Amino acid sequence: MSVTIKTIAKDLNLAISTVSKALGDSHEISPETKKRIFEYAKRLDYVPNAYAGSLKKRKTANIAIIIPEVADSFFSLAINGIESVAQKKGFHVIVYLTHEDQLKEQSILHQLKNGRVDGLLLSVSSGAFSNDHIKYLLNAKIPVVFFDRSCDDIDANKVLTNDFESGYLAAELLINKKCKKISFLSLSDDLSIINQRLKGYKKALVDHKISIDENLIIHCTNDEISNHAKVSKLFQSADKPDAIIGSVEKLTMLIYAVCFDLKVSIPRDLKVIGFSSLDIASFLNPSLTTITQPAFEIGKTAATILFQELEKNSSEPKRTIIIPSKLIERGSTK
Amino acid sequence: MSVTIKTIAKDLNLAISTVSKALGDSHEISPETKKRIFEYAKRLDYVPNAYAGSLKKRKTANIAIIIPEVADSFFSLAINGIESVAQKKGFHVIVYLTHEDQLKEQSILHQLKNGRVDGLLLSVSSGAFSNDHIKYLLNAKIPVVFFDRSCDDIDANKVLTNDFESGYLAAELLINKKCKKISFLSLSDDLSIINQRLKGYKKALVDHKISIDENLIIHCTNDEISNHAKVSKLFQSADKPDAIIGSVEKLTMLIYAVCFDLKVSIPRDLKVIGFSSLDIASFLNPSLTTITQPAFEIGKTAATILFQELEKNSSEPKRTIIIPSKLIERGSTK
DNA sequence: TTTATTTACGAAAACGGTTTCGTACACGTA
DNA sequence: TACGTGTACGAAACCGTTTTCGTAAATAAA
Repeated sequence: MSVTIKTIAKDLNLAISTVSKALGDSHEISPETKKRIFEYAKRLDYVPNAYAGSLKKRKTANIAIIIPEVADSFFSLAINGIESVAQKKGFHVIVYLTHEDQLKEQSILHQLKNGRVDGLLLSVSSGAFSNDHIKYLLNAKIPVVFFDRSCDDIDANKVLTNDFESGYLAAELLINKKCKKISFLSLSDDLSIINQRLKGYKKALVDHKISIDENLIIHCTNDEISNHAKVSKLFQSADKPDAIIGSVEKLTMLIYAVCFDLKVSIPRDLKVIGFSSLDIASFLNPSLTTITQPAFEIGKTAATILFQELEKNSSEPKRTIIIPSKLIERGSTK
Repeated sequence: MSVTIKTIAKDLNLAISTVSKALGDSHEISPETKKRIFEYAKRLDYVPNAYAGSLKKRKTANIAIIIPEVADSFFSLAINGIESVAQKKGFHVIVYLTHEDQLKEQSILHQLKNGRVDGLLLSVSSGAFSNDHIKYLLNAKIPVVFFDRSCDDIDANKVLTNDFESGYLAAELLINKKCKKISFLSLSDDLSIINQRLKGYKKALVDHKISIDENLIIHCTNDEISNHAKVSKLFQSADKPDAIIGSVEKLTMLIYAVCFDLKVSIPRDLKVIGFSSLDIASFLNPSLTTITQPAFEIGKTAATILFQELEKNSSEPKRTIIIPSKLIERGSTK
């Protein structure tokens, strides 16, 4: 079969423990013996079994990323950031997609309880369930770092962006463009980032003496067809907005799709701002004004914090790091 | 610490083996004992250690995806397809990014030799190295399924798309639009998919009695800045093309970027076709004519084949499955 | 009634490592 | 000479499972 530490021990007439120690560069083993072992191991191309040691050491060198979806510029860039750190540290990244399904999220987290990974990076899915499954993992002493989408009521490390402020700035830009009826496409009322963005939006309206019209706040779900219907209906209603904010990338693209179908002209009839990290936003028709999240950096920072926690097991106070987004004005709000 | 099979055995006054068998629903254990064990395990919320069993069983329930990058619609959709199958099968997906770096790819594959994963899905990176590191894994009896980017000289399961034909159709469409100087942006000469696409392109030119101008075939690399320079230079040269094919998504977006910078008007001055699975191709300015690969389905199929190989260890003859791409005509070739 | 067979469980080895502990030997020291 | 000390290695326990094998009791077959 495959070459193990036992193969080496037998072939070199040494004890298993000697080989193990030598490969771990222990001082207990003489330089000459070490050399013999290293060279022989190299000759046989010995690679230690990935998980044998993990039993005793309780380390797998695996971390998990749990995200709603991957076909979204924010998350794919965040994965890039995370992976860049993990690769340096020699860690392996297991990716889980929840597809915004809390039950799936629960079941995934449940499986991670017993040693599959050393820690995890979590961007929670939308949906109105409880957070027990997350607290449960924290109880099991598995380090969790939230990124982008977190749970307010859980004390853990978090890497977020300035959602409230971004919502505010987005609305304010539209207000400055003389828009009077600014719609907001929300994904889920239970997601703190969406709520923060929404609160920022509302605050901007209030500050500028524009009354908040709940009919302009559209509560989308994970059902694309029904979202499309809702937005179409809005655009055809008497309450037709003159501007709209997409709180996540998918919804922003939905706006473009509906405008295309209904021949609504952006930005003439409707100004659009989207939360998105799409690098090709400027090639869209029209180019899209975005709140661009620092996706790569959020991922990178979250991973860095996770590794810090993995290295020093002293449980330090939890941190929340905010990395600001940028408002980039383009054609859709001109 | 965490609850193990041993905890249960001790608490219920049973042997460890009895508990293990019961949890595995073995016929050796009486229904009553099983019930006791199941209920107690449930009460303690027992989750088996992920890797303890893997030692003996030589199964980890992990598979690896090795891809050049994730911020590309093809790969992120392929991940979706793979993940959808893996989740059903109860498998966990470790994602590795090579960033088109063969050395990285080699090092990743090397680590996978000893039991970290049960099998892998591979889309090779570009670069002119050897394939020894892949053969090496196959020798170690680790199932490998290539998807999208494969190695011609390795006998393994492959899930590909009709690259040659797609290259042909792309070029032919441009020829039919009366284009005379059709450029082709190649990523790497060592990548079979790119070569196939390029061959299809050349065949179409030959069939339509257009001479092949090697100056119009631009060999890009992984260096974005130098790619940008090369394409800019092409557009400003005397050899300026009237049409161009981007052989991968990133290069297609590069075309848009350069056109924007140089104020080249698409499709008036230059018609563009890109290989891409971007679902927002129709929202680009102008909307992009694409060769759309069935990314999700390729991923899904590749995963399905991998699991088939994992289930029946009989080594059946290797298959190559071709799932055709679609040419979708949009504004950039009008 | 005796002998095979089945049932239901336990003991122990094994998977591939790490780690603790024991010990033989060569030293330096009192 | 007797004693501690350090060096270099081996034996064995252990991590949490699975699996093989052994066996006592119950049941079926002769």
